[in-house]
Amino acid sequence: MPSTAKNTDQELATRQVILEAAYEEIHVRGFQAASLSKILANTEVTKGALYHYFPTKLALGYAVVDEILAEHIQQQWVLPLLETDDPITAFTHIIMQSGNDITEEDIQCGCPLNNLAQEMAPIDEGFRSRVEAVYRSWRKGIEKALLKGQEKGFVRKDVNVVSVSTMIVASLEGCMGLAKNSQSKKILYQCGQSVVDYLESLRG
Amino acid sequence: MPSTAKNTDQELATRQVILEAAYEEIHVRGFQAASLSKILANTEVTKGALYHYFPTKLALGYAVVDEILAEHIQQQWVLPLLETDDPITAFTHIIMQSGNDITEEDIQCGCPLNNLAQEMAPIDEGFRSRVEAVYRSWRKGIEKALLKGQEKGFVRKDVNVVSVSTMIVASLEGCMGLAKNSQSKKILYQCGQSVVDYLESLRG
DNA sequence: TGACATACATACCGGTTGGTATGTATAACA
DNA sequence: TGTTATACATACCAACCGGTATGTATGTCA
Repeated sequence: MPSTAKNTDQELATRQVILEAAYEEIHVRGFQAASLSKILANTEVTKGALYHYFPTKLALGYAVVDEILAEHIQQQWVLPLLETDDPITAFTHIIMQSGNDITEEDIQCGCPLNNLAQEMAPIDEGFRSRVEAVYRSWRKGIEKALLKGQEKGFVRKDVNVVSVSTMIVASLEGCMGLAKNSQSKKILYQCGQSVVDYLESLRG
Repeated sequence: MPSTAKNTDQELATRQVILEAAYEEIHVRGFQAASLSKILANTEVTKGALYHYFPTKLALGYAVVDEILAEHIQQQWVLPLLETDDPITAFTHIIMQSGNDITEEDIQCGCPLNNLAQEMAPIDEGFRSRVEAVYRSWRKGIEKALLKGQEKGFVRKDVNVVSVSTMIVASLEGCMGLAKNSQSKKILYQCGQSVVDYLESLRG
């Protein structure tokens, strides 16, 4: 990306349009199958503009992870947890809220973070490390919330917060993955309920 | 596939060579990024032979699911469960055995079934339904084993075997997915231990 | 032995891809 | 006002893809 002291609103807006169109195309098709031509066809932007802001397709993909996915996970799954002393109740709320908000299309496309992890981790280290950073901050956020919950007496003291945080993220991603292939909200709810039950079993 | 009354060993062998090379390439690259030329380059087989046995790339992919993945899940994850009255102990053995057998390469490539589910479900119904069939038989196998376990008194009677079976598959796939992106056996074990703990919580 | 189907092998093709070379309109600045 | 950098736009390209057309060696059967 070229950077001058003054980036006007218009310039940043163009970059953002490209980024969000790329995010959506990657969400549906995956990174490798996402075609730059199709991304551009969904916008009013041309290839010249794209390569002005992003040197390669790979750089565009990295920016989607760093700027869109990281932000999304933080906003939806981490910050709400850190605002309370009772992480289990808060987590249950987040899960049920997400279940209400989610559309059939979202289910069909799955979790964009998990999609990129499964597709790109074995073949591109840049993607892998960026996705890993997002996962790590997600897990660290849960750990922090669980620890605070233990201090305040809302979570059992014998719970290993590190293992459990990993397990929670794994089962959420696993749920979304199964629901995606089933194209079924029912499976998502069924599985989400089991995660909620699991969380309840940690209550102190 | 052309079918005559007599398929010689050699003919079936050629088909099998193609199928297994395709499986491996798809395991690493994903289906869409798997190149037929590269698959063939890993064998002594030519494109003529490939298109003799499989009409399209898609048909080859379907055959990988139907003939390799379905068989693998059944052998490794279902049949051992059905040979015992105590599914929780059996499941724990399977998980720990899989953890021992798995190589770093396997971790990097992830679960081939989950890979195809996440990549292809949104864009090809043929893949989706075939993968779904494998998942369904997997879940049904666990359900059956849990029910038997309830009858014999090894599993709590209040356990909803349908929800729990889905949750087990989801967390196993989620574990593998996280470990794949971390490229870390440690994460796999950590997460697998949490699944084992979860299973223990169901004991009657 | 001749006719035919099978089981490949080789050469080639149109379409799509990521990427680039070149042109241009506009704003900043000296 | 002239110069220069930015922010695009357009046209084009080599590489690779899945798929096909054609050729051939071999085994089966009447």
